[in-house]
Amino acid sequence: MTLPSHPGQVDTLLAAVAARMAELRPSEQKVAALVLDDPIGALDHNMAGLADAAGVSEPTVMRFCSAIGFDGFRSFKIALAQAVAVGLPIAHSGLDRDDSPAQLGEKIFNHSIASLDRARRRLDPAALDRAVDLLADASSLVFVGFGASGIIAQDAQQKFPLFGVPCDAPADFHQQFIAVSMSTPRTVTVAISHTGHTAETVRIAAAAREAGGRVVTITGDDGPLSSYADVDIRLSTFEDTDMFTPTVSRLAGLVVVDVLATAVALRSSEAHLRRVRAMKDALARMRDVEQPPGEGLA
Amino acid sequence: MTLPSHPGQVDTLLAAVAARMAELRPSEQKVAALVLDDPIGALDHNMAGLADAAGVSEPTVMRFCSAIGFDGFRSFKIALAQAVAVGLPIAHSGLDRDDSPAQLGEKIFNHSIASLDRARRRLDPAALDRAVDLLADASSLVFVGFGASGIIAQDAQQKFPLFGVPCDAPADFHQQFIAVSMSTPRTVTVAISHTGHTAETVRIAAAAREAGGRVVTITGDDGPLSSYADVDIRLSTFEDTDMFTPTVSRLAGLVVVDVLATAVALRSSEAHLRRVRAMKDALARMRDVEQPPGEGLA
DNA sequence: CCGAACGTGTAGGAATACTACATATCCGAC
DNA sequence: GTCGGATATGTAGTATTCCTACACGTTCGG
Repeated sequence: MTLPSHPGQVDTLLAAVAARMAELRPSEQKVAALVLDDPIGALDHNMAGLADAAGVSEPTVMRFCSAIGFDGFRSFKIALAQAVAVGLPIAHSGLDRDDSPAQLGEKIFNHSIASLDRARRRLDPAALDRAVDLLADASSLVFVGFGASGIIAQDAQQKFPLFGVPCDAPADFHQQFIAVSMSTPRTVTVAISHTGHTAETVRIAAAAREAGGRVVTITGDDGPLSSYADVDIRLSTFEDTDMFTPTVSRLAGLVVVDVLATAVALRSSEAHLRRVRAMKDALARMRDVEQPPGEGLA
Repeated sequence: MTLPSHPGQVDTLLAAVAARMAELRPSEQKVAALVLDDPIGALDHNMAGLADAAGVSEPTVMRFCSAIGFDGFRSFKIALAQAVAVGLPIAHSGLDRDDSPAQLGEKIFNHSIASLDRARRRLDPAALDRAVDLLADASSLVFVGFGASGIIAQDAQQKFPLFGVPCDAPADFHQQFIAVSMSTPRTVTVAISHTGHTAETVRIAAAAREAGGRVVTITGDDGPLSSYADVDIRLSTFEDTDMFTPTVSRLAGLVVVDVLATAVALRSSEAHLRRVRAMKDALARMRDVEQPPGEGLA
């Protein structure tokens, strides 16, 4: 992962600022408060303007930048620009009951993007590597998950042609149990649980191991599920701070499945890839109302 | 939508640069090429450095910035910083057969984020408004879609408690037809198709209208589906340039469903929201292996 | 081959970021 | 209570970076 990363940048810039708020000098805190309160507005200011808006002097702004780990105002400003570009997580701008749908859209999109951004930064390349090794060598795959994680499993199953081996995602707990209990050493079960605690998912992973299969887990937090994993892919998204905050973890999960499927596909034979391509073309023709040559029926 | 937007910024900055490439002067093109080739590296340079790297003089860099619509090097640089922060769409950095899984992860995450970013910018607030009005007034909901769009429908159904009314998402075409054919004027069918051409989805939308129900469509492109819509939510993501490029449209679709569900939920009664909250708490306790008080069973 | 228009670099000036230093303020100790 | 030290903050000056006016090619039509 080669994103520009700055010293002291815990995760997002604003989180870093908030975290160091306490150890800042009073005047620097004024600057920090201003930045946290209106990061986008802060972008419009140069050093003098920001100093003025915060009611402090320019060197104080400078010291603020150093304090949170940048080597100058310039680099701080581009980091700030990047932070607001990916979007402010809802933690920084809560949902409000009288937000318009458009405002909600803005906030939720921002939150989703920020969440994916976080997952991207925290993703462990080595785990990804090992997972792909396992999957590419598998003779069959089983994806399991409940709730939002079940959606990810469903999605993975749709990518079956890319994986190139039989690929199942039973929704029913019993059928999941049956499927993983028939595991061979080359059966890989991908168990997905955002919490890492979901009881049923844990039991499925345990059963898969017991039957001699391999297990890849996709989790958001430490939990019992990880202990059954040959490879644990950890997705660090945001906490569900309030009940309205949508479950953004599934987005990162879906992207990880994309990555796994694509990586495995790129390892398969040219012949296989040709068949996939032919299938995709045929599917597009079959699906659409408007056929390229004739008239559509709509 | 209040994102910082700059003149001439077609969509992403790099797209704008590429688009204007032709009308640039030769020396300016050298700068453009450098920026397109290694945007992240370009960020490390100041004006002099970039001029040097491109083998031109500083004013040329300056003129380049003006030519693509910025009022100076500074504002160009923060725009560039933002462009690379959301991630470079795969169009700018194709998938390669010998990319490592980690590299693929980086690229696919970038592509997904860039895609959501694009959807965010292009989203029509008015359409969102009208869709929420319809949904909030509905007595029952039906979500339909096939393939990746089917995943979105499944996901929407999971948000049933937020919508507060019966909420169905049949996977089977016939059952979809049955469901929408029973539409009343307060039944809202949400028909999802990335292409906007999917024959079955179009027929379902038509049947819903015919039965007197309302129809919200979520589409990526112009197509017959939109013509059956009371409200059409248009999601502008990226084309599927090559067969490996994962279908990123579903991500934007999922987020839109989040927005709709959240917006509708925020309009419902306090009593209803209390019940949802209680349900969520109970679900969390039920689901997890490790109960807060006692010992877990894992 | 001449002249004009365009493209490009040179050099100097304005704005902005950064730093050394001095003053004010706060706190503990005597 | 006041004195000393340390810390916090602003003032003023310096260096860097960006921007602009101008002049020198270079190319093309006549």
